[in-house]
Amino acid sequence: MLQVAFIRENKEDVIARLAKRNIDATEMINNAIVLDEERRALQTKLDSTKAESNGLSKEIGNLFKSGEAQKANLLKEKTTQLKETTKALEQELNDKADALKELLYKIPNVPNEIVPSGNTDEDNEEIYREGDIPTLHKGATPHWDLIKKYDIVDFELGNKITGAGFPVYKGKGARLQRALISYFLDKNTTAGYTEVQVPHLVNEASGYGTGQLPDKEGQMYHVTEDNLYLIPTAEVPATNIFRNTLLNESDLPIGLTGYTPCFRREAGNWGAHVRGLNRLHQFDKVEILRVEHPDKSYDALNGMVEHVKSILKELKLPYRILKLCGGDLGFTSALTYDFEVFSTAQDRWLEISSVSNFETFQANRLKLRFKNSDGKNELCHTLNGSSLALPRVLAGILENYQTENGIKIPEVLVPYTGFDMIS
RNA sequence: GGAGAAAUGGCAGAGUGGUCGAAUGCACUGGUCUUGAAAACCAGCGAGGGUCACACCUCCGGGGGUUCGAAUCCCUCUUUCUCCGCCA
Repeated sequence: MLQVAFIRENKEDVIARLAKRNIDATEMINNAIVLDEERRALQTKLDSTKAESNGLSKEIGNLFKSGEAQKANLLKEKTTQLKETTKALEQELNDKADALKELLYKIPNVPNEIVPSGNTDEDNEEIYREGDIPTLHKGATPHWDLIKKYDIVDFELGNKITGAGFPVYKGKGARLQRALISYFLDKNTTAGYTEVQVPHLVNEASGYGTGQLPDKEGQMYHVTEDNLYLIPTAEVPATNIFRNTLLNESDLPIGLTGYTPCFRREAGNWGAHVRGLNRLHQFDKVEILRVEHPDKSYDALNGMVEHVKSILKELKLPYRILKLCGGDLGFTSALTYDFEVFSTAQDRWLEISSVSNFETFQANRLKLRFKNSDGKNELCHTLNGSSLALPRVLAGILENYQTENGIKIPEVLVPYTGFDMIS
């Protein structure tokens, strides 16, 4: 959520930068400013009314104390009128504040200056590419055939137990999955991230805190009985660790990493290109998250990008990095880099990581602040990224490491799997 | 699930109808001292709104009520702790 004061002071700039998302925010921004002005006017009016009755109450107290009960009773009558005025103003003020908040919830984050304009993922800007695309042997196949051939992931079973998009990993498939999780967590903790295990269900306040609610309500599984949501990413519980928190400047930066399953309804997203492990309702992901001083968040973002690069380099997977264009940028993000691994047998790129700086957008909703050197409370910047999303890494490994004799295991993973070949 | 207790500033913890935005300690900031640091001492120090700045308003878990006046009394919800029951 953007801060009203920021909108008020940077109106033209905010509109101009939101235009990169291909939205004309002029009306929303103007409305927000007007609502805020009206809200403040009401507040002032209410304040002075209350000041008046506070003064009277004090006077009444003094009169009673000095035994002038009659005078006091006279003043009491005066307060009745004020009470009514107060009540009416309070109601008006609440309505106004709610309307403003509702509007602010609808305004996405302001893209960073360097975000390219564009409409769809086709307009994203490739900024980096690394790794050789392997020449596959004759008869090489996409991963959905490979998992069947080697019996390591079973969609039929998942169908039986739950439904489409909930696969069962078996044998070496399950072991490889676990190896990847351990390897990622080890890489992240070595890089200074503190490992956390967080709840897989979150309450409504947490959903609002990171921006999944009210915007992306339909994307999460909702347990209505208890009004809890299954997490679509560890970002939600992990970031909400810091909801309503005031940090010391010396506490920054904070880096966390955590593994969780992720649940996504993907309503309306089911169609082409979702074969095999490409898109699931439940998948595993290791996440990294940072809380940063505003001056350092973009350095931190670059650091996260370098970190993810180092993992992919070790896995020896061909990948590229995209800077997302305005049209493809997530609601809460100011700048996002997507990592895509090349799925050789499918001849297409698969997104495996998304690294974003949210600046103060989440922190404002979360009330995540730090006491700066002037003693003032200032909003932190939050960032997060995947390191990495499991199924597509798995798909990438299966397809790129396939040989006629089976699937080779990337060298760095062998200590974790205990085997170097799936055959 | 049953019985009881509790929820106060960044943290800990006093405060039971007006003079309480709230004692005290820790943390934090500035200063004295020191070559420097630590310790000690002195001073400052909750948050949000509002204002050019003051004034002023709000906030003692959430919501509602009583009262001229509520951290304090009442109702309700939530959470935590203790004891009992159940249980991975």
